[in-house]
Amino acid sequence: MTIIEIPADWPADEAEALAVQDELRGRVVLDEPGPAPGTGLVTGVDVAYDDERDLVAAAAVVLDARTLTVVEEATAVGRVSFPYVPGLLAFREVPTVLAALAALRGGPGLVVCDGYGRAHPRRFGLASHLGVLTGLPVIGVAKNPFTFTYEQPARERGAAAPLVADGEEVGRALRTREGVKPVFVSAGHRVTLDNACAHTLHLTPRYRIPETTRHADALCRRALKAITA
DNA sequence: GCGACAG
DNA sequence: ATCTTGTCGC
Repeated sequence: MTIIEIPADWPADEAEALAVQDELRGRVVLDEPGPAPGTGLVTGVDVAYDDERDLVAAAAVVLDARTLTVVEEATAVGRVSFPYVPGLLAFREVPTVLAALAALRGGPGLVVCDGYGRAHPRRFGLASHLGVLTGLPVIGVAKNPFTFTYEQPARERGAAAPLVADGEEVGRALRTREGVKPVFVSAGHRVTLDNACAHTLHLTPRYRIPETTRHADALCRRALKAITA
């Protein structure tokens, strides 16, 4: 397998990355409802790292949104393109994730990624970044609250509490399993927050984490081991 | 100035 | 993210 190279024009430091976010943030579209939850295709994307060898493996797994069965899978391996800096996560994964999505034979439909979209220090997290670059509808489902503080949602599945920034509800702490820690949902691009939450609930009939990310997580780890070994 | 901080 | 055994619980 070929190793994806870091784009020549990729940001070299934090200042350049901030400038890129500042330029791209204006292209985010959040007034489209997005695909109807439970229909069409849903694609999960995730990455695994090998800091020792400076490698990152990305996976894109397409599911039938109605049955949640796997329709197609694709992977890509690249060089780590940026250090981990809270708020600049996208610069670390985007090149390789784009390659994995491009390796898909069919369209991805809605893309679900780890991390945040609109709920971000500068309102431009990974999900929004990926959306603007691909033009696809994207949502972000994170496992941790990042810098946000939130009220505990009611105990039942489906309960939610707002993630607020500057008086705006930028995301939601959504309980996908009764009595279990919530996940943190935000719209990335061309999807509404309400729909992002509805999609998340459709994708979690059994576990806290969406089936899409569970599949993508397992696949990128396998892909990384395959080349490491 | 220090701490916290998606993955 | 990643390093890691056993262990509690359904």
